[in-house]
Amino acid sequence: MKLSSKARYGIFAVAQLAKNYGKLTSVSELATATGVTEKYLEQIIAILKQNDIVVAKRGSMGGYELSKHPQEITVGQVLRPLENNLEIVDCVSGKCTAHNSKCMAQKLWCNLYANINTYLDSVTLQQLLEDK
Amino acid sequence: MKLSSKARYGIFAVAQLAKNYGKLTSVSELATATGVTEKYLEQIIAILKQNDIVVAKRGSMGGYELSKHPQEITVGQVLRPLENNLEIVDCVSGKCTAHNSKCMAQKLWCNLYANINTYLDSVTLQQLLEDK
DNA sequence: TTAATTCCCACTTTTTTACTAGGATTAGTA
DNA sequence: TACTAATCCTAGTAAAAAAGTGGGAATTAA
Repeated sequence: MKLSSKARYGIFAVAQLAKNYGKLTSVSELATATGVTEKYLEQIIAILKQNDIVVAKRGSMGGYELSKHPQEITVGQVLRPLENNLEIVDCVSGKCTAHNSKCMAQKLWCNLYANINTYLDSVTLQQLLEDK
Repeated sequence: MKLSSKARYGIFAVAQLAKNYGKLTSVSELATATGVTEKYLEQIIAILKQNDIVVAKRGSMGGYELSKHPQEITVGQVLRPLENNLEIVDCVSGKCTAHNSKCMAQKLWCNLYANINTYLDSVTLQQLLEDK
């Protein structure tokens, strides 16, 4: 049940991008701001880009930017692509419908899953900055 | 954020013990009921014993039993010892007070942690059986 | 053309998880 | 007392996942 470093660093990164919203931020800037290596951050932010959380501008003077206003992006949206869709057990995929005997605590895991997602989707990046 | 098999199997085991509440159940019975090997279950249940979730009777005709009525044991109580206190990040230990700059999403993780624990402590083993 | 940047992908190392194994100890029963 | 069924204790191993490194191609502003 521990969050991966990918997920934690990912939150650091988007928090920084939220601060800089409106400007492009390069990976090297993110790296110095967060203390994570550039190479590792690159991989993390690539995932965020694939999932339309951030947009990139290539080439010199390029960088990354949030695809939407920090108020319109939730922590859950950021974490899911970085953390295997936040699935806590294998059998709870998406719909929470499967119901076999091997998976007897099904309902428990489904509810927990829903709980976690609901909370994480209730927090926007904007709030993350303000709450600090 | 995935639950370990130890935690999952632990829940299987206590669910079985809850069904059998009042009688002793041996590890070999638990093993056949849950499909987990005896040796692995032994280790899991040893942790539960250390944490006073179950009590053991040694020797022939021995076995395990829940230390309390299934209504008085929560899923959270079972999971915490099996899942590193359910801590989702290292810096959120117990009280949720530390607040340094490296850990900027502190409050987020604390709230998530509290959320998870509150839910899991709201479900008793009794309910787990009934909900099935 | 150069420098700063994203992009792509393969690889390695470290850590954790999951499980196996052997045998000591305890207690009921014949 | 001997046997047997059980818990208890601890070390080891194999597999999987996480975490991080590294090299270099493609893109773009100046």
